[in-house]
Amino acid sequence: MPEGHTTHRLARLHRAALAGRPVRASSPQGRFADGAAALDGHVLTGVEAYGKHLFYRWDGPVVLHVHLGLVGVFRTYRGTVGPPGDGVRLRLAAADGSVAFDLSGPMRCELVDEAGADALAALLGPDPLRGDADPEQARAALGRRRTAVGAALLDQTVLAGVGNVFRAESLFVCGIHPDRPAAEVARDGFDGLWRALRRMLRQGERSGRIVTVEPADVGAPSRARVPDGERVYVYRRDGLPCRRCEAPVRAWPLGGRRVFACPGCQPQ
DNA sequence: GCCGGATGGTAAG
DNA sequence: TTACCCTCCGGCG
Repeated sequence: MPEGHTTHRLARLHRAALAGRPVRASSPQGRFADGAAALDGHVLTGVEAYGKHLFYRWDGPVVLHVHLGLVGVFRTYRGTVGPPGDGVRLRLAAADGSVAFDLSGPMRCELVDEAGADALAALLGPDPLRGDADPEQARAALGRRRTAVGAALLDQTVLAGVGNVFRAESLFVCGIHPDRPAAEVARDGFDGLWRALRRMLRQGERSGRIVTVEPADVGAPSRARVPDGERVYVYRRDGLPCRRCEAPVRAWPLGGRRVFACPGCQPQ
């Protein structure tokens, strides 16, 4: 689930459901018992996403920092809210019991102060989903890299919020081979890449799913091993024919994770 | 039922 | 580079 579109969507949903009122916080699993106790009963004043990080601010100096990591997930319960499962690290719920958000498996769930939150944000490059993002900063960072563009896109200090799905999909729609030098792409392909990423991330934020294929390409072969309802061009489609040119999609390790590309649509 | 990978990141070697 | 953490789920018996 969790690339930048997920965190921004969660920030929006949690803000709308909980902000401005006292929140009940608990840690059924126990690993965040002290933090939950410190937050319980306080008024949530705002929720902000920055890349893959979430920051919850309260009527006090403390900030809740959440990073979902690979397997972290928030589950939403509305109406009748039952007791949380044993694995729930943190439940945030409305005091009247009408809505609850259960967090399990996060990489980080901790309380920090404002300076700590600033320090975390300072390590991040521009986030295409944020209004304050300066794409020129990302272009400059990309231009300084001596790695492949596919590796640079996963570096959160270059761009914040891009993960393995959006890396593969954005490079595909831009016709850029993942192995091309980052500096080269910063020079001649950056504008299109930034626009593609912003468009894809926005779509994911609004719908809660990753759908990157254009209607014209929908009829092509599917059966990709991606979550239900998601539809992509190359991510995890290695060995399957490209939706546009029928060439078999290839996969190889790049930047510590498998990258996917079409040899026909993304010439080296 | 068990195993392995997964939209991520860190820290040790 | 590799090991490891977190939880869930599909594939394989």
